[in-house]
Amino acid sequence: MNQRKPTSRSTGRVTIDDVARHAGVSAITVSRALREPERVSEELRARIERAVAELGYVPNRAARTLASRRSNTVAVLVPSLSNAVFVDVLAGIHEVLAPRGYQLLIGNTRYSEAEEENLVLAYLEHGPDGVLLTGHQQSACARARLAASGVPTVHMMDLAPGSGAPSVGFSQPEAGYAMTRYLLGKGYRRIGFIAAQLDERTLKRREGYRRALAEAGYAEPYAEISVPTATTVGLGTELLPALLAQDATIDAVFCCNDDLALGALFHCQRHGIAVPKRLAIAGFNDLDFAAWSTPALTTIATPRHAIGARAAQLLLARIEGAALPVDSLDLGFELRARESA
Amino acid sequence: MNQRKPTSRSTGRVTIDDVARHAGVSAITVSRALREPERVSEELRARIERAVAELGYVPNRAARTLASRRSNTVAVLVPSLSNAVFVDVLAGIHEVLAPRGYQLLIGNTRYSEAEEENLVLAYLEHGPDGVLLTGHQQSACARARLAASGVPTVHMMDLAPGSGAPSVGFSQPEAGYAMTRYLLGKGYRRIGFIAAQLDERTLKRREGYRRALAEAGYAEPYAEISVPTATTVGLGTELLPALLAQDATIDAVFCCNDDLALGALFHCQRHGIAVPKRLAIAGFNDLDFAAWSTPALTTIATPRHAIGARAAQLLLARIEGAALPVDSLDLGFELRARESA
DNA sequence: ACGGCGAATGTTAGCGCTAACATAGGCATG
DNA sequence: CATGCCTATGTTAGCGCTAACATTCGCCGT
Repeated sequence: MNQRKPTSRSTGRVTIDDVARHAGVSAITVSRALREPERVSEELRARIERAVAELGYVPNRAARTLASRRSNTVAVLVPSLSNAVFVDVLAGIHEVLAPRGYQLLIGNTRYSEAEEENLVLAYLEHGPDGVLLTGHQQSACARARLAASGVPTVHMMDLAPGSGAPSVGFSQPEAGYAMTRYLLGKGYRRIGFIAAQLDERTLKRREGYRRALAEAGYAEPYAEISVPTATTVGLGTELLPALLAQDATIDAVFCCNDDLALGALFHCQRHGIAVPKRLAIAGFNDLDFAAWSTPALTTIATPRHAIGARAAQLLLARIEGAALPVDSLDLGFELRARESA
Repeated sequence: MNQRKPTSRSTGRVTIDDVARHAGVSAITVSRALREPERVSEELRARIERAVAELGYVPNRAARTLASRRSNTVAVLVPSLSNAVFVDVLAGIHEVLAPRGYQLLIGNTRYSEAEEENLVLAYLEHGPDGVLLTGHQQSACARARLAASGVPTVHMMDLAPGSGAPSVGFSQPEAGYAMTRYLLGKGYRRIGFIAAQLDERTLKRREGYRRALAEAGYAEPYAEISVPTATTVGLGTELLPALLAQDATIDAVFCCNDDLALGALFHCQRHGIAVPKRLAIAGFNDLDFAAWSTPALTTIATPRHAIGARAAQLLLARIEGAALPVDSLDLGFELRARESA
């Protein structure tokens, strides 16, 4: 007889015991057949697989996680999904982690430290094997919890050498600096700056912009507009005229991202402002459309996909307990000189 | 003495028993203080909260799920995150489900039935309380598993009245039809169609386009280009010239989405094709940039956010066991007549 | 023929939490 | 003042699975 246990479980769901009984083996053999098939004889494996199929058995992840003390899960926190940048980062992460059997817990912090904290607390309940964070501005509480949990963590996008926090990204200030230097080198004399969202990355880019201008001998105030609202193309169409109203002499504008730049470009097209002749426009990120707009957008290409992939690899190494020397992995950026500047 | 159990658990992690011992109460009281604070006296609650804070206790979700047979989780499957449409849908879902304490399991099927099937299998292991799917083209296996699991399911984006599958969305063919009719009404005589990705929604829009042309007395072949590759702005800049090469007489082009339309617009700008004078361009979705391009894009506004929100509400109702009459919720669409057509 | 060894399978004992029932004590009721 | 009831808390028994430690059996060398 196949009956090993008196009856099936009270719950309606098919459990591993049901499968075991059906196949005439013990539960642990089913468990092994599912997770490490090579450890079970061919004959039993076939019988078990048939039983699984016949009963429509679906393993219970909660039970598995609880018993094995391993969730096979990695939590990823990004500030936005509307921003293509982070979607690319996620794709890179997925590419590395999915084949290794990790499931992603994707959390959208909406650029809010408080939401991020909530997500950290919530995801820590899953006992993730690792956590991937965007940037370095976590709340003290989130930081403390993460540290206390002992879960390996890697930060993405920005660098923070010497902080002890392993990170993969590129230098945001350097990128802002590089673009401003490029514009100066091109002969533009009055370079404006448009920023939205004002997250840490944007602020760092602005820092680079300011440093470049200061080094070039320009005195403050610079022609800047920074608003904390979310970035959209529409906002770009508003911010550029606002900047021009504030200072009609600017001959170039550095937008903290491509969406704003596209909005600015649309504004120019509509109002007959020649780009780059009368006004040069520079963006940031090199999104899909940047290469195709008319004129094509001069921008900074950021290694988003690679950041995700390398961060995931680093995390994997930490999960597997590697002793890790390197703490900040700089993936650099590339200035794409195109038509708009 | 506070010692109720001989020792703490073998694992390093702080458990509910540790908290209970620390606070001098039983584990179930801690459990209640955490989940239904009003059921615990103020004094104990305070003591327990202090213990939780002092020990840095983080509940174990796997154990909770296993014991309560409730995951408080909803799985959402979308075909893409690069497509702003689905990101908006997700936002709508989040808005409804987050306040109700549900955690989202976001899965990206990458427009692949096979990947979708994998995700369904994987997410079913979590014992989700509900599942939100995009479209109606699930694999037979995925469909069977979902049905067998008994988990409430709601489909988003398309309608499928009479299919028995509850869905929230709008009629894709009608939308394609409406835009084509509009263009015909505007006096355009030779209307082309550009499509990429060729997922079910795109194909249905094309269906509507064809029906409108057929009704208007046009005979096939129509001026169509459909490619299965992923939609990008760059692709739009390629497909439009390809279409024009195929048939130079077209005076309007209906792009199956706004990204393609933007690419088409960029192509026209670059090559001095007057829009809409020489060539009208219509898009689909009314993404952020559509209202701001120059000329502004005529397109179909789709209720993405509302679809997510309403689908989540419907799912909630089903999770709570409501007997549900309505099976297809049509949220409609709106044609935004702007400058490009 | 025998001990020993490795491969295949099984038994036991939880993982950390909560449902369900049990209990203790306070309070109003007639 | 006994009764019943309600509130606050506790006890017990799993949820479904797997780690760790048996056990069994065949096969090897000597």
